[in-house]
Amino acid sequence: MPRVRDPKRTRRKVLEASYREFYRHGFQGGSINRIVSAAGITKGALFHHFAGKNELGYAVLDELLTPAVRNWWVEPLQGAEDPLDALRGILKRFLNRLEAEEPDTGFLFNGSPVCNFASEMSPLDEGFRKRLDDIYSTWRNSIADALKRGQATALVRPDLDPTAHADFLVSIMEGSASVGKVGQELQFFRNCIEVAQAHLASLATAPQA
Amino acid sequence: MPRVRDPKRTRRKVLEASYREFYRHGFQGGSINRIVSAAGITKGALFHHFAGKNELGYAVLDELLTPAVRNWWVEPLQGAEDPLDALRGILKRFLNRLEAEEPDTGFLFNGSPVCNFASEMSPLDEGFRKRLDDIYSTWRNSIADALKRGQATALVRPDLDPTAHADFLVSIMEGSASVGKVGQELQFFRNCIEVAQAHLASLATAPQA
DNA sequence: CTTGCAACATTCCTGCAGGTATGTAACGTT
DNA sequence: AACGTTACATACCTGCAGGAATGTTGCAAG
Repeated sequence: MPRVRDPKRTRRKVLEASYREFYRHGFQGGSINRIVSAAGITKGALFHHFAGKNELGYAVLDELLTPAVRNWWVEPLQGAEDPLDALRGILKRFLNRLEAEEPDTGFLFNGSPVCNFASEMSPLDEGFRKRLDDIYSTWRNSIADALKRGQATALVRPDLDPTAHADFLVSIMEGSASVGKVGQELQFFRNCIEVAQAHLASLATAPQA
Repeated sequence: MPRVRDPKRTRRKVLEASYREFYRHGFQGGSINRIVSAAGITKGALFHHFAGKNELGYAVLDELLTPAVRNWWVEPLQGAEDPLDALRGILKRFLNRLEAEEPDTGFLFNGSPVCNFASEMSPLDEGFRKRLDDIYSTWRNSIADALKRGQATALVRPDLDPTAHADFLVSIMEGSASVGKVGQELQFFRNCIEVAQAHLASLATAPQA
C-alpha cells in the first residue's frame, strides 16, 4: 500500500514526528536528529521537504496547529444557535478528551502545544510570533463573534464586552494547560473548567423570575 | 565600594544575568557564555558558584521567582481583612506595573517567567517540575486560604469552592501572560483583568436589597 | 608572615547541533 | 527507451554548547 516513493506521505511523517518532538522538548530543545530517526527517514529527506528548522516549526503551526484550533474552536461555534451552549459543549468535550488520554503524551503532561510555542518562540522570532498571533486572533475572534451573535438574539447579556470575554476565555484555556501540566492532576483541570462553566452560565441573560 | 572579592555579590550578579537570559531565550535556549559575558565575569566563576546549568536554573527559581510570587501574591493576602478587595488590589497593582514597564524587557513582551519555565521544563526535568509545583501550590493555596477566610467572615459566598476558584485565578494570570505576549498589546491585558475584576466582584455575598 | 582555602581566571575538550555537498535511484515525459 | 527531474540517502563539515582541568590570586586565621 505505501508506495516506494510518496512525497506527501513522507512530508506528513516528518511533520508529525516534528510535532511530537517539539511538543515534548520545545522548539529550541527539539532535535532534528531525533525527529529524523523517529520518523524513520534521513536528514536528506527532511531538508528536501523543509528549508530549515524554523520552516519546519512554521509548518507544524500552519499545517497542524492552526487546523486543530479551527476544528476545536471555530467550527463548533460557526453554526451554533446558542453560543453559550456551544462553548459549554466545547469545554465538556475538552475535559472528556483529557480524561481519555494516555499519560505523558497529551495535554495533562505537555500542556497546550500552541501555548508552548508561544511561550518559547514568540519573543525570539517574528515568523513564529506572526503565526501564533494569527492563531490566537482567529480563536479569540471566533468566540467574540459568537458572543455578539448571542447578544443579537438576546441570549447573551447585552452589557458585557464580547472581545474582553473572548480574551478572558482563551487565557483560561491556555493558562490552565500551562499551570496544570506542572501538577499533572486531572482535578486541577476539572476545577478550572467547572468555574469556567459557571462563569459562562453567568453571561446568559437572566430568566425573569 | 564594591570590594575586590565579594562572593555574595558575584553570585547575585550571575543569578540576575541568568534570570534575564532564561527569561528571553528560555532555559534550553539560554547560553552560559552569554550569561557570563552579560554578568561581566568568567565561566570559572560561574561554575564555582553553581554546579551546572540545571542548578543555575533551580537557583533562579528558588532565589528569585519564589520570593517574587510570595511578595506579589502571598504577603498582600496574608493579613487582608477583605480577601476580595485584596485580590482586586493585586490585579490593579499588576496592571499598573504593566503600563509602566519599558518595552521588550517585561511581562508584556516576555510573559510570566514562572509560566515560561513551567511550559518548557516541567515535562523534561523533575527538579524543575518539583520547584514549579511548589511555587504554584503556594500561590494557589494563598488564594484559596484567603477565600476561605472570606467565607468565614461572610464576605465571600459560601457556596463556591475556594480551591477551584484559586486554580481558576492562577490560570487566568498565567494564561493572559502567555497569550498576551504574542500580541504585545496592553489592551489584551486590560480586557482580561477587567473581566477578572468583575468575576471577583461576583464572588462576594450579595448585599440584600 | 606564612599558609591554606575560597574565589576567581584561563584554557582546553568533547559532543551534538543544524546544515551542506554530493551521490543515486525511482518516476513521469516525450 | 532515453532523459530530466523529483525524492530521497550518505557522508561530512563547522560552530557553539556545557563543562572539566588547571592555574592564579586575594584574604583571613594561627
